[in-house]
Amino acid sequence: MTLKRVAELAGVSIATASRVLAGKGDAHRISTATVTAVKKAAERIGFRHSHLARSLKSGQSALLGMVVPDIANPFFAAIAREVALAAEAKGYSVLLADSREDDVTEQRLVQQLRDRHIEGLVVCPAGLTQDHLAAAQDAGLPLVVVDRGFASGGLLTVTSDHAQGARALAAILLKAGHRQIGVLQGRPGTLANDERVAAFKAALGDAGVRLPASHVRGDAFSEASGQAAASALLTSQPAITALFALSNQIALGALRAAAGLGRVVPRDLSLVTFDDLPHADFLNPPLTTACQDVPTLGKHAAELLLARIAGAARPRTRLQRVPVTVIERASVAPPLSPPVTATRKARP
Amino acid sequence: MTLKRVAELAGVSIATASRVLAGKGDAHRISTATVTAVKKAAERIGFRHSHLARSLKSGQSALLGMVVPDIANPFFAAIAREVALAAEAKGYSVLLADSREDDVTEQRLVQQLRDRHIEGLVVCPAGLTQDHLAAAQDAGLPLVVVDRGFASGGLLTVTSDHAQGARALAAILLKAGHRQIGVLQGRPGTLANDERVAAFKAALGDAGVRLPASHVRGDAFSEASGQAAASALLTSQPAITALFALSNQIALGALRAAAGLGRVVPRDLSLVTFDDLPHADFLNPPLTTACQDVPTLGKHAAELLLARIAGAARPRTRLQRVPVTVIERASVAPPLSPPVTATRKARP
DNA sequence: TATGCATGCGCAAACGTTTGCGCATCACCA
DNA sequence: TGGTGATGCGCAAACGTTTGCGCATGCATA
Repeated sequence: MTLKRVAELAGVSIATASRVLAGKGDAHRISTATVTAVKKAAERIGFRHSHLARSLKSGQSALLGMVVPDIANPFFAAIAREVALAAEAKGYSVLLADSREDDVTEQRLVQQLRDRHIEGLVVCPAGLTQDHLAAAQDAGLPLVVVDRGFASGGLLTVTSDHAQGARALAAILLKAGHRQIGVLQGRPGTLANDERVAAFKAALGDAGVRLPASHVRGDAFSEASGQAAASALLTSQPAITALFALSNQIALGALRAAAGLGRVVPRDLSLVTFDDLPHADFLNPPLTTACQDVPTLGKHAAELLLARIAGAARPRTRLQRVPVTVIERASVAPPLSPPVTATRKARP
Repeated sequence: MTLKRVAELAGVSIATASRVLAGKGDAHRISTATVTAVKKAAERIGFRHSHLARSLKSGQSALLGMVVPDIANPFFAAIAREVALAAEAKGYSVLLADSREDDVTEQRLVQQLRDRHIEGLVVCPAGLTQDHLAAAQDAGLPLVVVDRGFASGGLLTVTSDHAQGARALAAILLKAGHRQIGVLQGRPGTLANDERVAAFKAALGDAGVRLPASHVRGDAFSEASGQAAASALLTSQPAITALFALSNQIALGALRAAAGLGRVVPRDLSLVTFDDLPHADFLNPPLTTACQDVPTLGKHAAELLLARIAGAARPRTRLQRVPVTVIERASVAPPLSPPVTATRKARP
């Protein structure tokens, strides 16, 4: 199954076989007879190029790296899908790595991928550190970060228009009459989190509604964090009538917390969130959400990366924004007045 | 960044540098002084082995292939996650490919992965053909198929205990009093589909309830197929009081169809399904389901594959079963009697 | 002074390609 | 007959490793 065997079978040199199979027969004035002989020989033994040897020689691996915090999360899975599809269309294969939301693991994985001679990398960073990514980029590796990005630094990033979504959600809550509003945030320090919180706060501020720091809770984009934060917030600040959950996972956690506290959404508590769930319309209650365009996010990132690999210049704008779509469902209602007091469950 | 440079810097031969960096210093009686010199040199220029060259020489790529019909589907994503994690733990990387539920694409992808010298492959087949997989296995490629498998043939398969789940779901419907039951199947010919349908039918039969062929509809594990099948079935057989959807996607389609026909679940129509949705308990209605243990499915497959690569013998049983857990929720109620007539929507 | 045996390391082939350069062969023209 | 220009193809190096074999050197033993 090597070129050598093909060459022997066709009675030509390895060089000739290589050129024929690379379709460079004409350019090298190989006779038609030889060309067909080689092709026939290759066909006969089912010859397939060794990608390994080819890569070693050419320096091009036709490999893309992709690292996500959790591939089982439909959000990242959807991004991975677009990357895989785009890659395959251009003859690339993709190496998938799951960082388990851990910075250190991510660094290791990135290094591992670089050792594999990937030609480009798309990454959804798990943490707040971008040094390993900057280093990779400085070393000449085309790289684009998706979704979670960094406020500063030079990393090319495609992410949603968080501010737009947050402002729209704020407007919805304000319009419904809410004035005591809580925020269940994700991981502070991440671009997505900070932009959403800032824009939300600003939008409230514009309407003369304050968002005290004590009304912002949570520390991760996870269901557990959402539940804990919502529980704590609703218990300590029972006057709160509406919650902004920064992700679908967080929203689910909030739903559980609300259920635990005996508050019915949306009657006793309004809830808006970022990120759509696959079948949010069948959720109970259906959530009003700023829905990110995940496929576009992934597609855009993949295309950007492929273009850079192909030699395209860096786009002018470091942060590429993808619009979000706000979908109003049934999780927002006017606040009860006077605000209900949270029913506390006494533990026996 | 090559061994050569390290060797030059340390003033030794490439061979010595290679042996030191491979940790074979002792075995080859390299002096401590040389060892440290080499290590220092490697450190200094940040040397990293070229996986490419190493693979070419050794014939081991430390690469696993994985092909799924749709990585954006949480089900496959969860499997992919386990494979990625298990692979990484053993120093393997995984090449991800998405077949878009297309047989032909899958064949191409498998070939592509083989060209990359993968050492093992886990695949969720998209279609009914297993020739390309059998060929790969015959060529000596360790291979395990997950979830969707084949009733015959020699492919090592890890899949759920479909029959167990289907029987349990049948029992639930029967116990609730249903006698007119419809089945929304997935892709006929696939192991999962056929086993579920057969076991379900058998369980009904044991209770003296017939399942005529006309009550079995659908042709794919997709929401679209589910909706179309449910719509057709409920329209043509309005006496049906309960539906068995063969997957979560199909169930969602059924929900939409029921909504379109004005039938309320579970009052006017009971629904049970296979596969859990990530947050099925917040679904409206919460679905009674035979929940597959997806992580175990993936983990088991990955471990089996890795073991085979490491030289372990084929397990005795070709079809490895993972138990399913039946979760009763609120989508099943006793049938209305007399059975409601489906409200038909006249299209203007 | 030979012989033997550790000790410490290097030579070079091999993995399967790609590719720059050059060498035959032949027809044709002067 | 000698020169010229196509035409058709092969040699061998290179990509970065790993590894079997063998070669020095030094020291102890006979």
